[in-house]
Amino acid sequence: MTVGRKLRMTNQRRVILEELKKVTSHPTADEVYQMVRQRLPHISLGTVYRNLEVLSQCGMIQRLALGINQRHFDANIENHYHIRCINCGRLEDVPIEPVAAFDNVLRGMSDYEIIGHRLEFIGLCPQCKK
Amino acid sequence: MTVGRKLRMTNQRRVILEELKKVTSHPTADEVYQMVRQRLPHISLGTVYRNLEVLSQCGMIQRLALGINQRHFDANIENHYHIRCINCGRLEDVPIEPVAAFDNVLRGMSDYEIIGHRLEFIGLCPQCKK
DNA sequence: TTATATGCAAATGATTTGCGTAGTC
DNA sequence: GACTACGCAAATCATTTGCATATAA
Repeated sequence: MTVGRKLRMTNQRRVILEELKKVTSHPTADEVYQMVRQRLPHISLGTVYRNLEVLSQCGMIQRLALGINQRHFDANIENHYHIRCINCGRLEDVPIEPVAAFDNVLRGMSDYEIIGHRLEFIGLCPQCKK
Repeated sequence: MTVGRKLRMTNQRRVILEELKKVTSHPTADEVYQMVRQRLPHISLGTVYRNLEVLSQCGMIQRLALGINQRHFDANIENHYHIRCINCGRLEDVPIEPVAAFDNVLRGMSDYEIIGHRLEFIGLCPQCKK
């Protein structure tokens, strides 16, 4: 839907990119808005959203947590891995045993108390492969 | 905040749990609502949300995609792993090299076209450890 | 010049919450 | 009987979108 569009480097877009490059945290759209607003007090939140979208679509930044903002529930309380279709959002189990040893790799390297991990593959489901 | 509450097994709660156990898909709250509504036509969406919350808090089901419904953005477009604080939601990088070989494990085991994976550790950040 | 981008405000979609009543223990 | 849960509707929070105007190329 945004394919083949000619992008312009506006002041707002440049500043958003610059500010995002300054930090190693992973700000939310609203946090980016707060950062950018110090340099461009009249920028709107909508512009920030639109630019974050455009910039991640052309690969200049990445959007974490995928495009999905609906939560999914599972009666299977065993830890298990999932695969999500990047096109339709379908979420399925993956027949790979969770590797508990990962957690230990991180223990001792991090100040966090490690509780576990989630591994999610990203791909195209059979239907969306075309 | 929901600690020490006495839970009651209401009809609605039982049906929600039963329906969720019937499927191996990972329905959203609204999908659970549609499923349950066939047996309990007068149940409200709010009740479904409340019960999914309660059931996942006491470990009878799990909530995927964590409790976070805000997207995060990152100017670092290299694939890298993250750790999220389960208490405050903080999201940070993890100093572990991504293991591209994972993707190959799944190739050939799955009908999906594998594009990549995301690994997110879950833990308690230094501040929240207490 | 002209299509893309902006600012603003309203719309949307998911989830949460307040409140008065119903049902479980 | 006391306290948890329910149904309903309104509220909230993040995100998206319509529209008239501004601006990069």
